[in-house]
Amino acid sequence: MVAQRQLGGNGCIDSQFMESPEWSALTESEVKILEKAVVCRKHELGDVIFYEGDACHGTYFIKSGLVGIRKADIEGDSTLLKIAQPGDTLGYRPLLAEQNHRASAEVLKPSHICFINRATVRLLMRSNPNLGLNFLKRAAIELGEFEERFHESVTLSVRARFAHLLIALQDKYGHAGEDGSLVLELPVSRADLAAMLGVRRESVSRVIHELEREGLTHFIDRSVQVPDLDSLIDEFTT
Amino acid sequence: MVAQRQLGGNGCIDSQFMESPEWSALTESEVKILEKAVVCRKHELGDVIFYEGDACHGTYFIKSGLVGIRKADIEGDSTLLKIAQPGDTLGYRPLLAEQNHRASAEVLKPSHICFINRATVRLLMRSNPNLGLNFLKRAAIELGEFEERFHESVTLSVRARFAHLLIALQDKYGHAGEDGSLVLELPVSRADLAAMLGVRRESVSRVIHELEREGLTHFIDRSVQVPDLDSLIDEFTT
DNA sequence: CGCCAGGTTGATTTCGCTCAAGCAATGTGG
DNA sequence: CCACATTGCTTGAGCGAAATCAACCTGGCG
Repeated sequence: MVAQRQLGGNGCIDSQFMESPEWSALTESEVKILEKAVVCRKHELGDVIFYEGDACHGTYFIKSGLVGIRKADIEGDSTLLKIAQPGDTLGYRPLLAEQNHRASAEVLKPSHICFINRATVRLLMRSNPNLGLNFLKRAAIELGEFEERFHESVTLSVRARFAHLLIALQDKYGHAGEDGSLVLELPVSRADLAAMLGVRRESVSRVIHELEREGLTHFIDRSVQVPDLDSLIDEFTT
Repeated sequence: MVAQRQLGGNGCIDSQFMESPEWSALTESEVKILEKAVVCRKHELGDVIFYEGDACHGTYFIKSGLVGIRKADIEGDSTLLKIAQPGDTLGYRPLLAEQNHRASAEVLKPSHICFINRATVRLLMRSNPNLGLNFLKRAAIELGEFEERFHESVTLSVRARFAHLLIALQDKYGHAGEDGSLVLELPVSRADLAAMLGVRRESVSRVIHELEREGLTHFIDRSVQVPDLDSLIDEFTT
């Protein structure tokens, strides 16, 4: 791992951190405890923050960049469980479940990441129940998302799931184009889009080709123009 | 819904309840609050406790019986997300995520179920942080299970997933047979086994037929004898 | 320049689905 | 007590979506 070490504290616990849905619960005195414990680093593309099977030593707050959470199978293929963005906290699940990591975290874009060790997280959770409740809500929402995702993976076609993925990426990576139509800036490669759906890269290629031919989308590298959002939504609601 | 109304309190909050991993956190005074609010009922096979899309009014503690959590698609096929047993608490996820129910709960075996309304759950969570932490751990564990299940559904064959399902059911429904080999008493029909994997009943039939032919399992109605556990485990680890 | 990573396209195969029939056990009403 | 639904499950034939295998294109870079 090529990572540049930095001192703890020094401004990491800033407004971005305090505005995150989980850590916003902290009081000033708790922030002081946290500032002593936190360790921040810069990570380059390709760095691995933790591996599947590793013991969980704490949580990681992403200040900037992009991190992919992957699960590999025996043949070396991997599925991309989620992509974590600035403001997200990583690794809280195994910490709270008292398990080892069950997926690995790999840097997709150069990132600035703050590590909070397990003892400190536990300490803060004990001192401030709201912190726990915030993580509880987060876990409950993510659990719902994975129940949904499991259900989709066994009931919908690749085409429908791809359409749904595009719609889901809209919130975080979409903006209005010049003519008012939706434009997405995909954060990942085709291979990783495939890994998010749990399908082969070739299948994604073919689906994109289909959607292009039918005029439902307009792909240029990693940016997608969607002329008519509704017809894309129809793909997985009918 | 054919359900027989009973009074609250009256012994529902017994040792079984207090030994559950979540509610064991409660103090005596909190139990008294709970006893006033809880409403217990008997439910017959086929009763529906709540439907997908319903607002979540509270949680359900299962004292006896068996309840299936289902998610239906447009064509009317359903997947079985989980089967809830005595000691399990149902519906905590949508309550904590502040969402509507995203699956329905259907009684698989005549059940005795205690309802705890939302306001009471919230009250207890605020007064006792450990209750929240217990649910947090539960949610974190379930989240891990669904991440795993999603990954499996897109990487493994029906055969491998079925083998894994049998192994997973071992904990709760397995016991040693006369000759020491493992015997499972499946709690659900073939159709529901299929729904747990998200495949057709026919596919399950065929896989069972295969496993029988190869001597890996011996099915008699809902009981399965497994002569060699390891060779079954090999099915999804290689 | 050659090489490699990321992506596309085509030919072929395969796994699981669809559709359809059939069977055994259980129930039900005339 | 028999005719006949109904439920749960199995089996077979054919089909189709996605995987696999393989070639090839493009642009960036040492």
